[in-house]
Amino acid sequence: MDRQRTDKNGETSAQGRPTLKTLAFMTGLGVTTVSRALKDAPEIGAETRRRVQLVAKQIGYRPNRAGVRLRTGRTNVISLVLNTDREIMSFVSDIIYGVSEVLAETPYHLIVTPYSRSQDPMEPIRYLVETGSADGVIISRTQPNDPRARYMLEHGMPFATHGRTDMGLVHPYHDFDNHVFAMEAVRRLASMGRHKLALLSPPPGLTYYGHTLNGFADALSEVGASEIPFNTVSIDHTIEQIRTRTAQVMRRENRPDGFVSSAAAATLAIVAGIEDAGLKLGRDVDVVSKQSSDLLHLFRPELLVVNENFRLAGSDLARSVLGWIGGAAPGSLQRLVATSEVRAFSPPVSV
Amino acid sequence: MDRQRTDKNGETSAQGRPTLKTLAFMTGLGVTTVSRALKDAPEIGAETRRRVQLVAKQIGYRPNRAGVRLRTGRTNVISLVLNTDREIMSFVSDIIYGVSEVLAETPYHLIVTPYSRSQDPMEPIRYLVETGSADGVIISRTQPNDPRARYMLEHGMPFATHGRTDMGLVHPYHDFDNHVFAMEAVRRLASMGRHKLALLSPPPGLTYYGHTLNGFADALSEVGASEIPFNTVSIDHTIEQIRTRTAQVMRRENRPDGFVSSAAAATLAIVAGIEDAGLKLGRDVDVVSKQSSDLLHLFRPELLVVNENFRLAGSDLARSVLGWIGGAAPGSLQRLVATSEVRAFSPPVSV
DNA sequence: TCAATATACTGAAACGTTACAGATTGCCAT
DNA sequence: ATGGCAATCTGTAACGTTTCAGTATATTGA
Repeated sequence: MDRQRTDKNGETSAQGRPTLKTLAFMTGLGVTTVSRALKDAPEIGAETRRRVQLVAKQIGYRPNRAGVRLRTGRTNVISLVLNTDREIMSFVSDIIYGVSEVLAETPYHLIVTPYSRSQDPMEPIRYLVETGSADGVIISRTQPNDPRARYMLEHGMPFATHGRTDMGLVHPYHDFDNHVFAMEAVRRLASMGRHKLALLSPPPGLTYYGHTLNGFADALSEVGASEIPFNTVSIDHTIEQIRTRTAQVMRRENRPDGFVSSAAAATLAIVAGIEDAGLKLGRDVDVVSKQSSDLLHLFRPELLVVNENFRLAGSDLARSVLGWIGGAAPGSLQRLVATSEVRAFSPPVSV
Repeated sequence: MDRQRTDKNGETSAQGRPTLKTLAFMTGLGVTTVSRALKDAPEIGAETRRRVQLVAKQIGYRPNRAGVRLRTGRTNVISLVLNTDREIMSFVSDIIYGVSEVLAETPYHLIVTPYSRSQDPMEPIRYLVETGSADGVIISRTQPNDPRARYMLEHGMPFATHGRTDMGLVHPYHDFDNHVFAMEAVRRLASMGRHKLALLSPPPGLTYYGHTLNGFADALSEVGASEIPFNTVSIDHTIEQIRTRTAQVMRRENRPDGFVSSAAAATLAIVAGIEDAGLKLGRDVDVVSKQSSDLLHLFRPELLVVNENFRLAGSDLARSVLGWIGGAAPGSLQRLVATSEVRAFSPPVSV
């Protein structure tokens, strides 16, 4: 009764997307020829090529991803591997936006592969490599000796890291120069007469923890300032933990007169702790903080800030992975972004 | 010279993941039997079924996604469609985390499909539907008459919206009750003696703009307060725009003594504007704001807050889409979350 | 003129999966 | 014995793509 599609796609095929077979039928060519014509293969006549491409555009042909993937193993997917409970908020969306921005111009899709606190960070990586679910991977929370990077290198999976490793292995990365950040922060505080400084560091274990610590220490000795230990908390701790810890240290006799903070949210907690102790920002103590969006100056104009652009990081990481997939040398896809200068609040123009 | 793989997978297959063929060879069964055994088909003997599943687990068999997708059309992908330049930061990451949390327990992958200001919001939707790149879609920035929802409904693509529509069409959604939020906010301000209120609304066009406005208006008349127009800005405007606009209105003779703000970042700008005008929060004016993380009280303890849980929204939306894909009635997958009460700052326990 | 060669195209096979339409076996009722 | 039937299992084809190994046809060199 039902005489829908008489031949195997091509002629009638009332519904469904066009395939190579459809194009082959329409142009009167073979499927093989169409396939090659679409990718500008040299052994296809110039006119045929143009004709095929024209028809393809006309009817809106899009290669079937599953077909390509099954045949070639290429997935046209980049995976962003994220810790679902530790990553700081704005951080993540900015990176995603940056990555998306780059991938939008390509056939690549972005998949987000999460892992939670309870899991081994290696698990998602192993999954991606073993199942071949992505052509490239972006990871963050990079460690000096990062088993994920080593594993992917061993298994030939292109990737890029947010932050450097320190294993003598070469791979693409994007990193913010936290050494310089910490140095500039200390110098600035010193120039304001602050010489007893505390550092709210990144979580120990991550590569940029070391960079930050070293920069902090180097600048301390350079300007002749001293450190007030504040290493029982890091920016991975909760707002409450940082706040109470700050209040404690500010109530001590030998309290810091300056803070360097590696994250904006943590800075809110530091300031709250300072004020809990009855002290005043700008008078008793100054704070230099990194931030990823311009909100800290709204919070307290006395804060000193350094901006880190995560959206840039995202697009950079995406470009690096694509570059590696495309055959570029991984060593040529490394970027260390310079720290912008420490900024004080400048009041809005029209008041 | 090179005698790597003697037969077509199965026996030797030195490298590569196991496939159904591998399993078939190992168990001595046919590929078809193995396939059915793995999905608990009734026409497979109980013992065979157990045996196949055991071997599959042993060698870590994972179905090839491309194979399944090509054959069945099922992609095992959920797409989250995001505006890349308008969405507020923390918002997005929380939703992604919530979605991930749910999808992690399933074979589904999460792909992020971006669109930017310059593009038609319909474009990514059309792409997803036409190319069949996802089994389900999650959208935000929902409008009362939302062409995306209508289109997906027409084309049989399961989806869930963050926020409701108002077209008489039934589909899954997750929404925060912004009507109640606005009412409670106004009531709270009124109870503090604030009777000249301004509303920083969501962007006009989105459904919850209307909900918020109505709630605001309803409560105004209930408590006998009046509105100070503040509708030249919305939470989609920049921090600077909101700030200067707030400062302007606060300098007028008939200035508001209370604000209701639909977003935390915008609230920072409102407070800054208030202070630019030389006025003081808690004395001259009070502000009730929504927030998605507990940061506003650090900013100014005088602020009154209502929490909206975007992570919950994400997991709820994911569950809804999966439910629809799984055959549940879309009408049964709608959730309106109650507004939690307006909270004032309560100082930390140990000081 | 004939073979050699380049040019432009093509069919068949394969990637891994599932659906369809059998095939084989044993068992029971007749 | 024979047909019928349920219980298990199996081969083939197809999804859309690319690659391999060709096949025609025209062009060249001697």
